[in-house]
Amino acid sequence: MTEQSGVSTQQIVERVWLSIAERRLRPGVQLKEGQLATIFDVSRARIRQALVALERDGLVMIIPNRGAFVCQPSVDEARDVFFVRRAVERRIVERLCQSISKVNVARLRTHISKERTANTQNVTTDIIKLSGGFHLLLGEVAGSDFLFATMRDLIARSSLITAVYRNTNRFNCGPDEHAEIVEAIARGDVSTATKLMEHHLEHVETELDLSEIRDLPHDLRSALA
Amino acid sequence: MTEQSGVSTQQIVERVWLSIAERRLRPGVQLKEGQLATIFDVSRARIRQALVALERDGLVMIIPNRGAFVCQPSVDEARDVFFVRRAVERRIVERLCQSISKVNVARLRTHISKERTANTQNVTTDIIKLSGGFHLLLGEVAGSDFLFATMRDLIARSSLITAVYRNTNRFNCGPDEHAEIVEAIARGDVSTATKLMEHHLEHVETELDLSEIRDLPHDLRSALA
DNA sequence: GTCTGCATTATTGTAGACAATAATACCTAA
DNA sequence: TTAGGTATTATTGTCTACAATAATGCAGAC
Repeated sequence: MTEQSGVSTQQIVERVWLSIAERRLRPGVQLKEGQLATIFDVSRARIRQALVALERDGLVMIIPNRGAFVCQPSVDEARDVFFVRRAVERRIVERLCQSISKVNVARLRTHISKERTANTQNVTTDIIKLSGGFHLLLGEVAGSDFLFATMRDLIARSSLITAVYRNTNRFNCGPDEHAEIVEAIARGDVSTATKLMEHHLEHVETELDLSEIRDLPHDLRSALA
Repeated sequence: MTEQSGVSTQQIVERVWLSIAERRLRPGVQLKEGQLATIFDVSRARIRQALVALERDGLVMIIPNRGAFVCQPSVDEARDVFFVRRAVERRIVERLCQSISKVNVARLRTHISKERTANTQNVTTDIIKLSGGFHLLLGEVAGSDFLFATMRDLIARSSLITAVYRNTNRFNCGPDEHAEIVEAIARGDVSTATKLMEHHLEHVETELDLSEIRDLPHDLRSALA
């Protein structure tokens, strides 16, 4: 390493990811390699790696010979993300009800308490990270690395969707609903836990503005609206 | 392009993917960049891209400063892949029962006929591609690009798992079970269709040798066994 | 005879330079 | 004045060379 640059690929990914989730980077804007390389003071090669990783998470879209752009997920895609989440997370909850260790229950409860403090202190960055982190943790304690990776992918896409389509000021996915789910799991109450999870995800989805009208704009129309 | 090399990144991915699915590349073997660059007569840069893509599909594992290795999915991961598949594909079938166009039913039937001919002619390459392709097609006709991408990911991982853990000579995922599912969907028979799909996936999974004993070997132990 | 430390070799990681492509501005002609 | 074509600019794609790291082999000491 000739230069021993300060930021790793992972750090670049995190920074961009957060900027998108916080709506500082709007969908459709181009992420130019040279620009990013200057900002982060690294070579373009590393930026390219970061962009590929971001594409993998569904946050940016790479068009050959054109460049990388922040994704504008369509309404259909947004719906399908939640479609898959309902399918998967329901079964995760099911599995956890059947067998969860006390240690993991404690981990979930600890996480929720963190969510609560972040909410009361109103730290946007933490709220975003932790609310998604709860579902991520569910995947982590429920199974293998693959399940965790799957959840990671789904959460990343959900974050983008939330950033694009949310119409309220408050971030959804509050800690109270999470707490209910955890307690149902701790009791081993399968039917309640699964119902709560499905309702929770439906709740999150319905809070978004997924009216079909917003499906048209891809880059130009949104500017003209 | 100074050299205008003959093979694209995508082609490299396909070739490696097939080699893994056909068990010509065994789990654990290292895919050295220089070696592959020589074989495909392209620069290492392009090989790196291909390897990143293969990692994204869960077929190879990239260890920093070490290299890329063909994945040896653990038994737990294998189980979770089918866990997610059961969750997602059940709901896909559900959705298709509620609304599927005649055109798409025809596409599914056409695909199955292709599967049958490949099976009678016993062309291994085609059998592998088509049997996975059926599930892929289900994802395609059921929803958005995201759903298709999700299924693509799951099928790729399943292929590797099948390659690693199958103990019979025959490839599972036969066209007969597929046909039954399609006909149930065409009738709009939700309960039958979903049951068939769940049984089909369970069937595929149970045909594998997922006994816990094989969970230990990661590279060395398997050689000593 | 075996273990530890060092030198060598091989492989990956990174950067920088160059080529190709797409977008833009400008100029000319109708 | 506008349409079309051309030249320029900017951005991405690729390759090659070099640096850093990990693995390997070898030698020497205990």
